[in-house]
Amino acid sequence: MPGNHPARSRRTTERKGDVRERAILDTCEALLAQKGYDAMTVGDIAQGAGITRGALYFYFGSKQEVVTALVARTVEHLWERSRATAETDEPRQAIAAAMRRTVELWNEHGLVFRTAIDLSLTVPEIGELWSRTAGLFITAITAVLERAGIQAGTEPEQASAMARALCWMIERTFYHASQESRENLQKASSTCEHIWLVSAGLTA
Amino acid sequence: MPGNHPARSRRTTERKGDVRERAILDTCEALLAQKGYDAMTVGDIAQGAGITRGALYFYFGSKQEVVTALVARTVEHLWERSRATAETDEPRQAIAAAMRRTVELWNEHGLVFRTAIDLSLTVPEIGELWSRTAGLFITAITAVLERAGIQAGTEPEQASAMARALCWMIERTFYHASQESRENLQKASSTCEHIWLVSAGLTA
DNA sequence: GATAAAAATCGACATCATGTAGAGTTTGAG
DNA sequence: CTCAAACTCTACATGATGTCGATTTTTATC
Repeated sequence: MPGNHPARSRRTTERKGDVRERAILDTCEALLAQKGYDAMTVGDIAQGAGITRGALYFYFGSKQEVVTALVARTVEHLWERSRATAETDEPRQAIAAAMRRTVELWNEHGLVFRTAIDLSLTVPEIGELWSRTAGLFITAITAVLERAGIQAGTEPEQASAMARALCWMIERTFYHASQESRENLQKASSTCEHIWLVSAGLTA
Repeated sequence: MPGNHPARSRRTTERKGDVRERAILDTCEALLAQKGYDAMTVGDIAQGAGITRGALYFYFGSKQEVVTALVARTVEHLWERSRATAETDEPRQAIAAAMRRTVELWNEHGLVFRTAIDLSLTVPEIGELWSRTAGLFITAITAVLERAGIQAGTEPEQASAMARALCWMIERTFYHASQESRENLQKASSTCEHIWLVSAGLTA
């Protein structure tokens, strides 16, 4: 390992607590799938992570904070992926690519997305996180619509408002479909893509 | 009072309990607006209705049952209104009428609709209620699309699947807009109507 | 209007999850 | 080795839920 100065960051790190923290989040995700948010108790999470309730409160101040951290972790992953995506100029390709990416994301993280949506109202931090995420999508959809010739602007029949409605359509459709099966998610995606295309005036 | 046979139904009725039950539901609705579902406690509801917790449990088995009853009451009203609606043959008119009616419903009952949606996942009865309501909408939208010339069927680009996606678009868009203001709800409605029209191939 | 059954109400209790506090143990840098 | 920070635990306080049995009020009927 030549020239391997740990410098200042990247120390011996990986404190024991970091492992625990990850274990807590992982357990939380698993339990969310098994019993759902309400049924899942702080004791359950602690037990699953191999510690006691008291120890868990050292890491997180409440059940809500745990879930918020889980959502943050997942959503951050989504943001990175979004940034890394190459933009296409041709609207039809851009739409197809976006839908493909969205299906992947929901296949991987559907559970966390759904709980994020469910808790958006009651947990402000999660609401903020999800709202920001939706904002990214809306911006992206708006851009595609404009490039396809839809008039820019925020009036009801202009790009921005349409993008918002399309975003909610996709969110909700995926929310339901991802609860059922991958096939349904794929089909739902096709339907959404079709409506998006038609709305952009790109009828084949 | 000549010939006034109360017959069998329509008795002296209106038991005291019926009044209380309504008071409980009304209080619940008010509290839902004030503090939201989580913050609202069974004690709060009882107090608002002028009884003690113990008495409330004579009427409803749990907080969830109270809210379920509230949702049922509201949704039943919606169903009646739907049945009573005259059907139009001309798709454009049918769409405009449907959106107008939907705006009215959300203006009146937006709060209850939103809580119904929020609790659909955790309270199965409410989920069932809301899912049936969505079903009505989807059926209606499907009919309009088919009359407008969209191919019938459940494949991704056929009427049934499109109707489902459009229904979720409207639900989610109204969910958000109804939290903001009547103006926004009206604008959101215009946008949804436009996308619906375009999807039906009825571009002006 | 007296009366008995049904309807409605109450206060006390048991339970359970949450979050807090403080004491004790492990870990790692110097 | 030693001390401080990181970590963990048990015990406790709180607050909401839901249950129970006793008691009072309504209501239908004679």
